[in-house]
Amino acid sequence: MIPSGNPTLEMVAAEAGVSRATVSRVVNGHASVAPEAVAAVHAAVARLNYVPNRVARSLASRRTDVIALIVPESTSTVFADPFFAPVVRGVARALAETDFTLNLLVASETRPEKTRRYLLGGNVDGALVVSHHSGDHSYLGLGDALPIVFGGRPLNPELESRHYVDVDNRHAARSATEYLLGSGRRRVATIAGPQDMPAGIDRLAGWRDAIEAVGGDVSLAEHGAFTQQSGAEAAIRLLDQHPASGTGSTGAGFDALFVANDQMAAGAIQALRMRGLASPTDIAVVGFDDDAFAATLDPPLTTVRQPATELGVSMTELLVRLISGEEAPHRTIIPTELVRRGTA
Amino acid sequence: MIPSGNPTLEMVAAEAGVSRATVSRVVNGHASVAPEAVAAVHAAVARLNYVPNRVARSLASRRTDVIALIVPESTSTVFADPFFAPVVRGVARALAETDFTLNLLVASETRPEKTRRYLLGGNVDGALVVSHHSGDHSYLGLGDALPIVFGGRPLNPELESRHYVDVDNRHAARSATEYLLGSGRRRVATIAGPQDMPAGIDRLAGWRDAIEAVGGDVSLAEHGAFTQQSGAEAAIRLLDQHPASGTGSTGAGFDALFVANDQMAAGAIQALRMRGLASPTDIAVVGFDDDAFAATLDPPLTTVRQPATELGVSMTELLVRLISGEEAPHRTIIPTELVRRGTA
DNA sequence: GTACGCTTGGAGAGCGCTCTCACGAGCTGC
DNA sequence: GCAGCTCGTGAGAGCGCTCTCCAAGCGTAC
Repeated sequence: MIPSGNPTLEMVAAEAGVSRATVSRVVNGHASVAPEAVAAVHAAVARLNYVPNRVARSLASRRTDVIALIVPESTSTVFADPFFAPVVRGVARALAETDFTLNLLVASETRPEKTRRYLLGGNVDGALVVSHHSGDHSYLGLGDALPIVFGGRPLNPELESRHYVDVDNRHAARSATEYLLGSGRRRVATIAGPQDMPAGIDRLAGWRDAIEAVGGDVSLAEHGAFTQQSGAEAAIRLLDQHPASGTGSTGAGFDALFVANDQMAAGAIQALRMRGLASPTDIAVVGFDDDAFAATLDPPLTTVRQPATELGVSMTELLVRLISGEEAPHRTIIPTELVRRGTA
Repeated sequence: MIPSGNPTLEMVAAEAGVSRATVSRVVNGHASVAPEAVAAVHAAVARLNYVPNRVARSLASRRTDVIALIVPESTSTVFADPFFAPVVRGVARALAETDFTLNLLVASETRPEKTRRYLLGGNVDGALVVSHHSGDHSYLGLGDALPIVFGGRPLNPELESRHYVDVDNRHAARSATEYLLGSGRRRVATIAGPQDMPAGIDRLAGWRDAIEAVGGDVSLAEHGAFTQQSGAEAAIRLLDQHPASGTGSTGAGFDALFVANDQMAAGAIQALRMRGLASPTDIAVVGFDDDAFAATLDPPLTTVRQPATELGVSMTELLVRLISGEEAPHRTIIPTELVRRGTA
C-alpha cells in the first residue's frame, strides 16, 4: 500500500524545474549533471520529502535490490538451531551497507514448485540458501537464471558448480578427532549427523579419516539428527553396543566421543552422566559449532568453533558480487578453530 | 533480474486467443469468465509456464503482498535471544497459507530514518515489530500510512493506539511470585529486565504487585539486560546487598527469586551455585519465557511459559486482517502458563 | 567560418500488470 | 417488440520509474 499523497519523481521534477530524467540521474548518481541542477533537485527532494518508489524502479530497471534468504521448512526447526541465528546476523550485517533488502523465505520441501516460481518470478536478484538437504530439488532447473550462494557444500551433483561458502567440515572433524587421539585417548567414537546433509557427511568422513589413519575401530559410530534428544539416544546406543571390554564395570567400550554438533553433544553428555560416566574423566567429548550455550554447559564443552556470523557475511558479500556481475571462485572456505574447554 | 525470455500476460493472452484483461481475471480469480475462456487461459499458462511478475502487479495494484518483520538492531542480538526464533517460526507458518512474503528488516536504531523511509517507500503492505525499545522512534510519525502490529505493548504514548499482541506480563509475573510465596517462601527477590522494554517493566511491576500485597520487601530487586551474563551479575549484587540476616552463614537474605527471563535465570542459578547456594533447596527460582533450553538445565527450570510461536502466528493473522481492511481490537492477549519443574 | 566533440538535459517509449469503462449479446418482463 | 437487465469481454489508460535516443549549447581545432 502506497500512502496516496506520496510525492513522485514527476512532482520533484516540477518542483525543481527540471525534467524527470534529470531528477532520476541525480537521485541515482548517474552521469553528469550540472551542479546547480543537482542542488535544485536535492532541495526539491528535501522539500517534498521524496522517497523513490522501489517497485516502480524495479519494474523499469529489472532489478529488485532484494535478496532471498531461503531456509528449508524442515530446518525452520532451523530457527531452533542455534547455528542459524548468527548466520542471519551476518547476512543482515553485510547487507546493512548495501541497498539490498532481505527476504526471508521458508521453503516448503513438499512443494519445491512454490520456491522455484518465486525465484523465477522476478522477485529477487539473488538467493542465499542455508542448510539444504540432498533431497531438496527446489534449486534444480534454475539454470543460471539467478545467482545463488549456498551455505554449505551442495550435495546434488547438478549443483556442484554452484557457488558456496563452507567450513572445511571434513578437515575440522579430522583435526578434532586427532586432538582426542593425541591427548591419550585410545578408542574415539562418534555421533554423526544426518547423512543427507553435507555437514553430517563430511564430519563423519573426517572422523573416519583420523580413525583409519591410526588403524582404529570405525564401527564406533552412531547417527543422530542434530538435536539434543537424538544425541542422547545415540550415546545410549553407543554405550549399549560397545560395553566396556574389561571385567564387568560401568565403563564403556570407548573413552572419547566426537559429536557432529553441540546440541547432540549436550544430549550425549547428559545421557553419559545418567549412566554414571563423567566427562572428561571417563569419556572426553568434543562437539562441533561452538553454539552460544556451549561455554555455559557444565563442564563447558570443548568444541570446533564454526564462525557462523562470518559465514553469513561471506555468503552475502559473495552473492552481492555475483549479482553485480563479477566473477568469483566457486568455493570459499572459512577456517575453523578448536576451542578447548572442559570436556576434552 | 528477470530472466529475459519470461512469458508475460500479453503472451498468454495471445496464446489463449483472449485479451490481457481476461487472462488477468482468470489468473486472479476475479469476476466471471466463461468456462471455455478459463480453460483456454489455464492451458496457455501451463504451456508457456507463465509466472505473474509480482513487481508489475505491485506497481499497478499498489499492493506488494509483502510484510516486514522488523527487528531492532540492538536486538539482533535478538537472534541470540531464544525467544525470537519461535516467533519467526510462527510468523512464517501463518504466512505460508497466504500470498504474503516475509521481509526481514534489521532496523538501525541510530538511523530510524532508514526504516521509516523503507516503510513509507511502498515496499510493504504492513509491518510486524518485535521487541522494540522505548527509545526507538522509528515508528512515530508513520501516522496511519501503514498497518503495524507490535509484538509486546508499545511504550511510547503516541503508539498506544497501535495494534499489538502480548502476553499479560504483569499478571503472569504476579502469579509466578505468588506461587513462590504460596510455596512457603518468605522473601522473594527479583532480577528485572531492562526498564526501557515493556516486558522488563511489566514483569517487575507484577512482582511488585505480589510483594506489596503481602507487605513484603520491594527493595529486593536488581536489574539485568536479559542476558545470561547480566543475570549472573545481578544475582551477585543481590547476594552482596542482602546477606543472610542470621548469624554469619553462607545463606542469603532471600529464599526465592523471580527472574524476568530464562537466560538471566540460568546465569543467576550458576552464580548462586558458585556461592554455594543450590536451587531449589536454598533459593527457589522461577524464570520467564520457557526457552528451548529451560527444560534441559540442571535442575530443569521452573518458568512462565510464553507461547512465542503462537505470538508470531497471532501477530501475523492480525496484520493480515488489518491489511485487508478489517477492523480488529487493538490488543490481543495470549495466555501464559507456569511450568513447574525443578527449581521451584 | 566550418567541422567536430563534449557536456547537459528533455522527450518519450516502455517495464508487465490492474482496473475502469464501455459495449455487445442474450435475457426478462410488460 | 422494446426498455432494462445481467454477463462476459476488450480497449486502453495508467502505476512511477529507467534509459535510450536526440537536440542544444559551447568550446576547440583547422
